[in-house]
Amino acid sequence: MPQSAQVPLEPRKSPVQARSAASVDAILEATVQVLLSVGKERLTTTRVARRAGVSVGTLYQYFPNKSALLQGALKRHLDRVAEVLEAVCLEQRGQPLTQMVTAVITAFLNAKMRDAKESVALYSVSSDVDGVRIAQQMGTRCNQAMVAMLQTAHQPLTKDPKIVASLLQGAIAGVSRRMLESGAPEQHFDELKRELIVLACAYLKECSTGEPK
Amino acid sequence: MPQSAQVPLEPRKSPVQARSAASVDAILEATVQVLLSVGKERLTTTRVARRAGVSVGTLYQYFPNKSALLQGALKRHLDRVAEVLEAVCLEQRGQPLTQMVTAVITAFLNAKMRDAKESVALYSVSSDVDGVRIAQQMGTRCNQAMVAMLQTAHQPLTKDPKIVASLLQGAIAGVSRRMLESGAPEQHFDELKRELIVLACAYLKECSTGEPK
DNA sequence: TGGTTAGATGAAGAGAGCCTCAGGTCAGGA
DNA sequence: TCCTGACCTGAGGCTCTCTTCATCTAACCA
Repeated sequence: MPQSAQVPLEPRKSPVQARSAASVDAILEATVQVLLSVGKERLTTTRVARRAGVSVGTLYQYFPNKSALLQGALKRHLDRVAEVLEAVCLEQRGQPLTQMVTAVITAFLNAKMRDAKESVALYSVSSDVDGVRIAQQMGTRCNQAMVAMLQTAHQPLTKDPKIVASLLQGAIAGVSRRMLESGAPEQHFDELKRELIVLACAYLKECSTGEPK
Repeated sequence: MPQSAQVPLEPRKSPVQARSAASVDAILEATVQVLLSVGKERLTTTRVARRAGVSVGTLYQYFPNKSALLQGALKRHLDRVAEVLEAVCLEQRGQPLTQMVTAVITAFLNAKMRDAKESVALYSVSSDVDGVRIAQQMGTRCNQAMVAMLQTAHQPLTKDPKIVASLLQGAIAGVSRRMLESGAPEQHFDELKRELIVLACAYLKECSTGEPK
């Protein structure tokens, strides 16, 4: 097993004045930009700092090392996605299963597509040792939101909702990734979205009695 | 866009004597081992060579650079998986849709689980610029095999088989990855496999008339 | 206005890993 | 047996990037 370095991941200091908060944000934004323009292999802290319009020293005041920087960017992205998903799961409680997944899939794909490039750029980070951990946390978080939602449906599920949600998440994530990495997401977007909904609905039909309880 | 370095990827020399062929194999094997034991970040060519029982110089006789080494390992792994899948798709021609996907999913998961660790280790490589390209080629290759198989089914599909196969691939890959990266694949293996089959069958039912043609 | 702290700077130290190459060893043919 | 070419070796040059820290500037407060 890869040894997780276990370096401190939190910012060294928390922003007190407004300008420093702006720096942190600019740095994270620049990280994504650099990731996009030169790829993860050639991303250097100096390059990120320059792009953010600050010096390396400033960067190191808020991120203890390069790894934390990348993790920060990944975390921010996944946090946003998770928030969108949790909101949808909350507002869809009590709705029919079909509508639930339609809303979830639509929201997820829209969120991913809004900054499609960012998503693609961060896939490379999510495969690192610590990236996997972060991605998993988000997976768990989304799983809980979905389970909570599924349990409020009028049609009772015939299986463990955790498993059902897991399958749906895996399928949605897998298909989205395939599309995003294909290079021309926009062209197949609508078609894939429609099919993904069909797939999810078909599965849920299989997992529920179909009768309102 | 990340600039692909476009360095030569092919081995510098092809093995002539038996011992050198053994070296190449040992090196690729060692690459996976090192990936597993220390992670991609701390993988060095020297470490790989030592683990393979050869010197760095030897390694560089067959791989022009580190990147080619990683790509070689990824390619070998995906090639194996693709071969398994192509074989199954061939032998399932003419069978009912349900049996087709059951066989495909079973074969895929077995192949992935046989060397689960290798699969997990290589996920980090498949996110690199060139790794994505290799993974996509395999995706296309599998897509063709699946489309060819689906078209021989007695129940006609109501949709473009390419799309249907894409969805199935995405779902299968996504769910497998989720399981493999979860850390404890064995425990949920059977359950997830069963559900994945249910999901795939439900989708296919939706995509076909259900009537033999 | 002056003192104090937060924040910013960037040259340079330190270290690490990629890859080369000059010189060795081994296998098979003559 | 000896020769030729395939194959192997590994110390070290070279380059690159991470990270530090002494120093400077800006903001806030009394």
